[in-house]
Amino acid sequence: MSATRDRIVSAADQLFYERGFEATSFADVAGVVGISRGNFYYHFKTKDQILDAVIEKRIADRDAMLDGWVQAGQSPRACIASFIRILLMNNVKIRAYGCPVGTLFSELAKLNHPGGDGARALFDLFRVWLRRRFEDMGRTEDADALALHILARSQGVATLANAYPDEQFLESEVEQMLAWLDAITTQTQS
Amino acid sequence: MSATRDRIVSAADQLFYERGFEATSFADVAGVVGISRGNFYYHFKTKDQILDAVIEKRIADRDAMLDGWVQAGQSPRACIASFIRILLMNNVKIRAYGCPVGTLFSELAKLNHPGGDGARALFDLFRVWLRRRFEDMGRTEDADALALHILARSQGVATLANAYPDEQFLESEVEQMLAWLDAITTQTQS
DNA sequence: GCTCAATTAGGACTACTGTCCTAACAAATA
DNA sequence: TATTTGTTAGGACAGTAGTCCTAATTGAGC
Repeated sequence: MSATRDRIVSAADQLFYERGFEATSFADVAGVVGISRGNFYYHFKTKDQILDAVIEKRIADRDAMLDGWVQAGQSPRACIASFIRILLMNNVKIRAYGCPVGTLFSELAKLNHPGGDGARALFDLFRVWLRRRFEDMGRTEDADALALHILARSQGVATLANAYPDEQFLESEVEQMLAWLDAITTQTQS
Repeated sequence: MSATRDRIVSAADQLFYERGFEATSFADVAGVVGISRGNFYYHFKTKDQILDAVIEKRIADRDAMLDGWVQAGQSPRACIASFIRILLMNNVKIRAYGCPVGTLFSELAKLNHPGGDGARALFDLFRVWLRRRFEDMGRTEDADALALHILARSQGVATLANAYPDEQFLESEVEQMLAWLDAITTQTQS
């Protein structure tokens, strides 16, 4: 694993997020990294290969974050709350560029790009992780539906926050999602 | 207003929705309409002008639909319910291509494209219309927040429905949104 | 039938993209 | 030192994009 390769993936990750996949060219990434296009080709034969590497990195990053919360001994409810609060944690970038997962998926879906499956895998990562937390809370029957529900809520909030970069809106919606989580919890425990 | 121009705008509207703005070329639209690129240039000097025309058309279409519900004498609550049910009405296309408003906005936002303001105007159309309905329901204080809330919910459901083309998920989420609307209504009336 | 304006067709042009090739450079081994 | 392997640089290549120009065609009004 060369250091140059990692720098390429990191730069591509950021540019794909800020400008989109198709709008980012080989030259753009090479320019940011400070290498020639020829060197670029040595590490990645095609643009799709960079996309695959970027998606792989995003999955690994998110996976580490999610598992970190579980390993830290947080309760299932606290884990889900941490997930919801990602919106606040990344509020500046989300308001500027939207959700890294959702916007990438939407773009690749429209392009009918094979990498779209990888982007869906990113959704799956969150979906399955959330489902497990709900199951641990005792919601075994509707765990998957609940997982999809807050995934959808998060996506919508990210999109609207991008359209209306109003921090108050984002905070208000996060509070409502946390209140929803509370309601779900007491409903389960009673 | 030539008929050719209208055909161009309609074809571009559809292609921008299905493939995205940047991924759709002059030649693509001209091919669908069945005219030459030269003729194309006669009606639109730049690609941005087509985008403006498409956004204008989308705004006009949605505006007519929303006003139609109001003119039909539907109650504010029924109007909002009709808005929510758009997701069901267009469920096939939404699962295939996402939300026409949200996906266009996301793409233009990433491209830093001037047309992004027009796409935001599309959001504004729904936002202001929804706000009015909530005001008519008596929720004068939080009408705008409520409008943004179900806009966000709709966006999220559309995005997830695109990622997971499961009709049941879409129907379930619409039901929950209608239930939320009921809760809001009784809360107001009590 | 003539004229003039609106419309259409076809192609030229530049810029840029992803891809690919070849030569140079670096460093480590024998 | 000689060789080899991994890495980098720079440019060539074909394809496509948006843009623009010019000539042909159409059709209505006099």
